[in-house]
Amino acid sequence: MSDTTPKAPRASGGPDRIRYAVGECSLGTILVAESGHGVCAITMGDDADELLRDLERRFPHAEITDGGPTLEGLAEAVACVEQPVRGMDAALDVQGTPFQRRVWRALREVPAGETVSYAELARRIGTPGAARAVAQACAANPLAVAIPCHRVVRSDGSLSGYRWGVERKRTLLQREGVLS
DNA sequence: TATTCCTGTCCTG
DNA sequence: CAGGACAGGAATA
Repeated sequence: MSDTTPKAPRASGGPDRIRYAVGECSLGTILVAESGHGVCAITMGDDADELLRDLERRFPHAEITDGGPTLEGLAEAVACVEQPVRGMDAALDVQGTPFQRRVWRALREVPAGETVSYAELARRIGTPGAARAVAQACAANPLAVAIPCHRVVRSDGSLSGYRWGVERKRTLLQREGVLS
């Protein structure tokens, strides 16, 4: 472990074995990965190959295999995409810096149908003025729908960006009744 | 309204 | 260890 991971942000102490499953949902292809302690990644994209490559990039030193109990998490994640009001019940294995965890924890407190600005979220976690840092933490969110980073918008109401595409962000918010 | 500066955290060389 | 990049925001003209 002496070598630095080429493109592995915050992978210290990462899980050794990861199982994943790929499925289709109304937003495109979805991938759910699970470690020994819970779901560790939910990503969305256009094709399975892209998602798998993203997963390997995120956990370079993990032994990644497909199939297994991940199928349950996959079904739940898909249901969560189709009806965001329901939320994830599965155990989550969240990895990140203390600051990122604070952001993501506060994000899970945001109910469906509501949005928060980056500034207000920063204020909630006790670091007012760190709106930009909050945005960066949201961008690093590995659990697409379980941690509702799509409910964070600008102070003026614009959608800003989304790691998996602004269009998906807009669609999710529309389903929650936030947008027309 | 458009421009400019400031901010906190993380990644890269 | 230092510099740069950002899914923002507030101040300024």
